[in-house]
Amino acid sequence: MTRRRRPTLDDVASAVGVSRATVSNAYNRPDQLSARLREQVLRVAAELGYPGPDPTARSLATSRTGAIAVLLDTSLSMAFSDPALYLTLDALARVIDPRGHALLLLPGGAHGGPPADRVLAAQADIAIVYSLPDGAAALDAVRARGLPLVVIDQPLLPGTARIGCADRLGAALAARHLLDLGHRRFGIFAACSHLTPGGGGLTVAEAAAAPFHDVRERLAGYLDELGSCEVVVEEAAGLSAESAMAGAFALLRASPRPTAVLCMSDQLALAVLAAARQLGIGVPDELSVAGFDDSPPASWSSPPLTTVRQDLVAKGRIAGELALGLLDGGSAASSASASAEVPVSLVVRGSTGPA
Amino acid sequence: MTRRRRPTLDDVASAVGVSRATVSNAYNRPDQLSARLREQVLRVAAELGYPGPDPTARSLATSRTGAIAVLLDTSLSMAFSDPALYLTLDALARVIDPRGHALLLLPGGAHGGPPADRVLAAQADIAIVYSLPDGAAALDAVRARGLPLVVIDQPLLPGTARIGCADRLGAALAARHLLDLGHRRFGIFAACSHLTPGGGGLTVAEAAAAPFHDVRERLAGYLDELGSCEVVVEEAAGLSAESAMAGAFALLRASPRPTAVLCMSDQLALAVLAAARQLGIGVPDELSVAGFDDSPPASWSSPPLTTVRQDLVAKGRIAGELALGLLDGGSAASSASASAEVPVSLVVRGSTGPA
DNA sequence: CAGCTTGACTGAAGCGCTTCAGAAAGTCCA
DNA sequence: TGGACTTTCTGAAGCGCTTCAGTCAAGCTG
Repeated sequence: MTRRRRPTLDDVASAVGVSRATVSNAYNRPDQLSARLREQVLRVAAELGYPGPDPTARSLATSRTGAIAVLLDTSLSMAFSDPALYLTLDALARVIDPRGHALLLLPGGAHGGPPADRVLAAQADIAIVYSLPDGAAALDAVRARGLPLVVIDQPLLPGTARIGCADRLGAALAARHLLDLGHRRFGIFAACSHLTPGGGGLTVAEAAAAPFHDVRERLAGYLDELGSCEVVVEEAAGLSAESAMAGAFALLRASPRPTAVLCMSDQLALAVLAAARQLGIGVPDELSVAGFDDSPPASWSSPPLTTVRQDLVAKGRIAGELALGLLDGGSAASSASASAEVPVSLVVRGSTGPA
Repeated sequence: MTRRRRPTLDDVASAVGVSRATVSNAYNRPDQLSARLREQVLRVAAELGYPGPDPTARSLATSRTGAIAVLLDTSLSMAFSDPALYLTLDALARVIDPRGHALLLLPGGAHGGPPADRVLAAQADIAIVYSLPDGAAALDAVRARGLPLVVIDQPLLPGTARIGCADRLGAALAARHLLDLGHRRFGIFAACSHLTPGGGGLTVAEAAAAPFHDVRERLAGYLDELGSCEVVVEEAAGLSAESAMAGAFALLRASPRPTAVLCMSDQLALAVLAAARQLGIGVPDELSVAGFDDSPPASWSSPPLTTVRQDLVAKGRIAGELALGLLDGGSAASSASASAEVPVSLVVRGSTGPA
């Protein structure tokens, strides 16, 4: 049997014997018709199996899709294995969901961020980008479409809203803490930033040229404090747990070995902890390790991680509010640029100690 | 300055001096016009700042949105803190992405699955549901819309495609393994299934009435094997790590304490491991623990987890292929039901030992 | 009762695009 | 040279809905 064509609003209208506008109003503006008629319309609709206005047609007519595109740097599993991301996104979703928006996920391809054509074809009212490398093609596509944009942890672009955290300050806090404990030989462990496809040791200059805003800022924060200390910078080769482990081993096998490692995320710090355990290096006796984010796993490790806390939930919430603001304000708000930052604080736990 | 109205396909057409259809063909059917004209069209489009066909309008005309709705049982952070989910979803995304589809995330509300109105308003060509409780409102909404449906780890509904795993067999393998090791006093640890809002101990009958297919199946698999052994069933109060810990403690404080705990997921098993460590119970000497899924963290714990392996990547991939099949086959395929299962196997690691 | 207001409903113009049946203009071969 | 194709492009009919300016009748006021 060929399934009969899905009923449309017109079908309901003629079945009830009213105009199409009336049926539309029954769904969207109950105050525009009498309660009695509205009930009748809804009843007939149910009998006909009409599931309500078609979302796509409605979007075309209203020029609102009800979706927020989330542009990710990486594949979903890479992205979501990082608690910092999903906590932020969850908080974001909680803000936009009551307003009828869903999240459309655009995972990244090989070159940082989703391909431009995916962005151009995405049905969304607004884009949210999370730590894409500078100059990602996806950003141009967003601009070309004239989509409002909220950036998280990225440089502020003209005409967009931004939420970040005080990366530099946070990094400086961690560095200062370790300096105060007497450390003078440091390792800095950075996430993969596509600079050195193989990962590995970096000069400070190379690291400072990373295409990721947060990497640059955190690095600057560390270096601001460390002044004349001995510093080696290591970059993970990839985003996987394996790459992190490999980088951690490289860092711990350097000679002379750093007495303290500053990590740009908790994930990396946990990898250093695991590597240290495997190498029989005592933490915090022989090695101090500090993370960044204060994601939940940071407090579960042994020893629990000293880390820079940023309020990820607030970050997601604010991102959501900025997005809704841009949507409501329309072009008015979108021509202004807004930038906000969540505060950071140092959380001292067991992974750091005197040199 | 008020930003000039975004250019449309018509604007490009009249700027070039061709018909609207020609411009459309320039984007969608390059073989329908001469290369020279096509280039000219594209050039003028670029000059005008035309970003290509509007996704919504295109969707209305083609009745394809290019999005796949993923209906989740819970909030994003709950959902994505489970590696089993994001690994599956990532594999799914890798299949559908090359075909131009993105994922639209519909997080769950309080009553299992997203609210019906979100589903009715979602712009998607097909729905994929992941372990929703039976009878979730979202499922009715999917049906009302006539959306094709792929279910993962759920009972097969008429007219849909399904991918699951051999839950029952896998559970039986784990139970048999522990029986063979001489265990006779068992705990079974189930995820929260909204049955007992407070979590806690369950009778076997209560547990068997869980609204989640996988819970029922795994339970049946355990019980099939355990026959006349002593069995206590504990259900976590919620989906958070804290709830899991609380349930684990309850299980380990029972007296007499089970000598072996069968967990319905690795997450739960890891919680039991952590609780055991805190209580000073040696694993595997005093307690054996088995998980389910073989997600990556299972091999990272100490001791590493004995667990039932299912190929999550294959599951996601197959789900994606089923979805694409339904989309291509249209009503033909969607009137048939297809069900597939990924195989399971027992992975014995260090968390289980003789009674 | 004329004049005004209010509530209930409708007509029709879009929203921006795809697509299909042609028309116009070549091209090819006998 | 003429019929049969091809290639290239166009006109117009949708896709299913929202929305705005009305129309019409009923109710109210003085």
